[in-house]
Amino acid sequence: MLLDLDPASPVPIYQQVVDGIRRLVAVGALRSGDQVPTVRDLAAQLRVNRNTVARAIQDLEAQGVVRTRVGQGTFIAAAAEEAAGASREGLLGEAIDRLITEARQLGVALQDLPEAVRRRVVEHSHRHGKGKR
Amino acid sequence: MLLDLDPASPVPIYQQVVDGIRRLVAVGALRSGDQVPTVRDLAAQLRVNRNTVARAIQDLEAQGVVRTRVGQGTFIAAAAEEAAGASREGLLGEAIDRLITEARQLGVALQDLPEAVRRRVVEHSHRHGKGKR
Amino acid sequence: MLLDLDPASPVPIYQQVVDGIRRLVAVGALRSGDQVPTVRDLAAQLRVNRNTVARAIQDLEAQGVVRTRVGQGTFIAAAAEEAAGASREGLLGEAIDRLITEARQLGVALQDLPEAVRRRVVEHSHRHGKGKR
Amino acid sequence: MLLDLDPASPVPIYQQVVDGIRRLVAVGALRSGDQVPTVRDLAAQLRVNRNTVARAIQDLEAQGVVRTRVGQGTFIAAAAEEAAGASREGLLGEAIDRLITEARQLGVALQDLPEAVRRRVVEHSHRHGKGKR
DNA sequence: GTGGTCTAGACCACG
DNA sequence: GTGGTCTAGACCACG
Repeated sequence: MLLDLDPASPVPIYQQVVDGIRRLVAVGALRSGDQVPTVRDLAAQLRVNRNTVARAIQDLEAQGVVRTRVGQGTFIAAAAEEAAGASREGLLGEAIDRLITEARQLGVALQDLPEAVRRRVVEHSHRHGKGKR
Repeated sequence: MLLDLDPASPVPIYQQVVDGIRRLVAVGALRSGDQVPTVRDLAAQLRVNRNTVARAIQDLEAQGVVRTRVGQGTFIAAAAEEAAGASREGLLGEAIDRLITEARQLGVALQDLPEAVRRRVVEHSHRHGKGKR
Repeated sequence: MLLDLDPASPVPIYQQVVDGIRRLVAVGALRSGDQVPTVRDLAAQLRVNRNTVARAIQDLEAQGVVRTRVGQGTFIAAAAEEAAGASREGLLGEAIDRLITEARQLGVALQDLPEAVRRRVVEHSHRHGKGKR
Repeated sequence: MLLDLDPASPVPIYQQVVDGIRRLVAVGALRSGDQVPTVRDLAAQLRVNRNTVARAIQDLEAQGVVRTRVGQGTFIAAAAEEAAGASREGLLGEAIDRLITEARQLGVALQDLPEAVRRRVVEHSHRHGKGKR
């Protein structure tokens, strides 16, 4: 489970865990039927409170991303990708929507957004290495 | 005061007020020296408790965005734009950065982002009205 | 009336006026029997609200520093210096007491205070000009 | 927590709490990583409302003196000493500066200050107990 | 159990 | 009339 958590973030830990697992599903690192570590183990790995992990798993179950079978453990659900929009496109779409909302509130014309993003991406590339990053 | 609050949001109301006023400064709707509506008026307009508004104003003062003179009222500070970190470009840039971070974590190639944003903007336009929105 | 007021100070304006006048008395710039400008005039000179000046004068009267004679105006009281400890020594003593209180709260040994003050005075002299300032 | 509050002071209670904790950091009584008593405990000890203590802690967080993790408690921040502006010398220096300013305004020669302080300290000692106090 | 938010309402300080 | 403080009390989010 490669989840890097940031305790300093305003996003609550359990939410970071939820987001992280959804992302792993979206990216294909976790697939239908894969077993998710037990709450106990996951808590130990991530060095967070068990309640926190339990809450995250609960949320993921409510979203249909995982399925718990009593006595057997927790598994990535059959339709995990579609469920909860956990596809790469779904998550990216949500992120873009957040940007659009902010732009609207700032009174920025939406048709200018793609160009603004393009410029920013270029800046990032220059700052962090080669152009293709 | 065009501040619309979302009581259902996880973002606390006083924080929404803080963000909203900083945004108004960023957009140029509020300028150095302008008086901010009184706490009582704002509270009435927004239909929230006076204390909640007072808290927001105090935060803005601590951040250097406003300057309050007891008995007189609250005014946009001289150096508000900088203090607000708030040029429109700055806030938009931060929002774009959050998108870029998400894209990275999803393993989406950055050069594909502008196009993805363009498509999403078009969808929004169709959903909410005319193409130019 | 050479009173410089600082609207940005946490000390309320009326208190700054009170302090300023007491200081003028202590320094001998105002003496028993001198007339104090009317509230109206003083407010105009200092560019502050009349209520503010009125409150300051009221306080000074309560402290025995000034004496208002109806229909004639306000005057520095006969025993203004002694009254309200408005002597130079009195005001300086109060200021020293505030320093002593702070030192106590910081757990600084009081016998070390005079030396600490001496060093700081030297620094100030060097910073602001000749040694005698 | 050795914080004594003065309810009669013009300084608001929450501010007294802020000052008190910063002082404890400055004095070294609280160090990086130390847990600050819980809001509820502090409120009980100081016999003030929980909200009042909460406000103080939030101010300290905004100032970077403490770091609070909801559900876990509040801790002295890593860089607390600097953030507190707070080295013992710093706070004492500011207090001395205030005395110097007052002396200047009263036209007292600065080189006479240390001796004036020495005399006052002696008086205090006699008034409150033994000479060494 | 921890801190955070919000309300209602009282009272105060300042101008 | 303006903002600031404080309390009591309810409810919530997090771990």
